[in-house]
Amino acid sequence: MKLSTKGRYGLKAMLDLAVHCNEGQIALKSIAERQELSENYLEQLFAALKKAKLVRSVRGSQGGYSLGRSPEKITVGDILRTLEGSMSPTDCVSENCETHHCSNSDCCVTRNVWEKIRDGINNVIDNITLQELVDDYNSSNEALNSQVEDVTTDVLRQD
Amino acid sequence: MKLSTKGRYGLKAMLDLAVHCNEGQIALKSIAERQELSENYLEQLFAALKKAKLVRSVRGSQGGYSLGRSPEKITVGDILRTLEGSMSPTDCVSENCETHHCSNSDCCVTRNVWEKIRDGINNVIDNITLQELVDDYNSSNEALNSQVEDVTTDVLRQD
DNA sequence: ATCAATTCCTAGTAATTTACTTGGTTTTCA
DNA sequence: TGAAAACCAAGTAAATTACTAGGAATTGAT
Repeated sequence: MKLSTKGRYGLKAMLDLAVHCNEGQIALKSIAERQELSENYLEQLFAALKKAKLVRSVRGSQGGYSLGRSPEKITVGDILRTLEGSMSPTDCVSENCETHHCSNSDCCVTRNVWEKIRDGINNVIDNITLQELVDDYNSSNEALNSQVEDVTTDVLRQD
Repeated sequence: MKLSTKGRYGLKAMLDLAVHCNEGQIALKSIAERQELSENYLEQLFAALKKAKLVRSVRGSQGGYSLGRSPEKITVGDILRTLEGSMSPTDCVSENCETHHCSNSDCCVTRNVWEKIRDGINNVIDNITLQELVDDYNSSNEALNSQVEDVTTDVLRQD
């Protein structure tokens, strides 16, 4: 039960976009370079993200992508569901699947388990916003920078 | 992010075994028939379950499988992890993977998300025992039977 | 002693999915 | 006018999935 690269790359790319798109739009190429991902492959992911209105695009030179709405209003669940399809562990408890009732009891019992797993996953991914990830990024970057400063200070201190 | 048939069939089969193995061992063939699964395929799953000591086997005629320990001591997590491997959404937060630290902040931020999803899943599957599923099965079967009785009574009442 | 039922074991395989790449076309700013 | 970008469709190698096939070893029943 693994996420595919769509979900993994997609979340990384969306975080990168959220961190960098304060001023205007940014080109896929720069996301691809920073995140070391294939630009062509990202195109496909962004086509889906655009369709889901999670990103907006501007064509032509100096064009690029920006977030479709403010990062507080985009959840990890929005992104993963767009790229991976339903995050349910089985098709029979997917959102799009009309609740079909099965005749034998074993089925219902295990179905119940799949529903609980589904709810467990959704409860996590629908309650983390892109804004929170941006905040995490910024604070961990701060920590990293002050570490670098420390080291620099140490080095300077040596002479 | 879907379970494979290994996990799905495996849990169904283990529930079937738990429900039926009160007296002695039961043959894979009967599980396969009741659950409408390929016997040969189930063999492969049971090889793994046996290795994990979740089932015991008796060879030869009249042989079959029984639970490796009491159903209160077998969790859904035990079964799924045996058949599916780690239930983590990415390899980088799997149990077997030594916590490798990545240099760039984006990685750590998304890694954090994967960890939360992993914990959400584990929290569900490690807290459901096979015994609970057996209980669910029995009570839903009771309900089903009393429904059948009701219908029978209704039919009888009509003359 | 034999036979049927069972577990156990290895290998093969068709279909599907994944993770891309290739090679364009269209749009727009400088 | 040209470069940089989004947009689009199709192809593809590798891996994975969900089995099947075919047997060997073991054991209880007759």
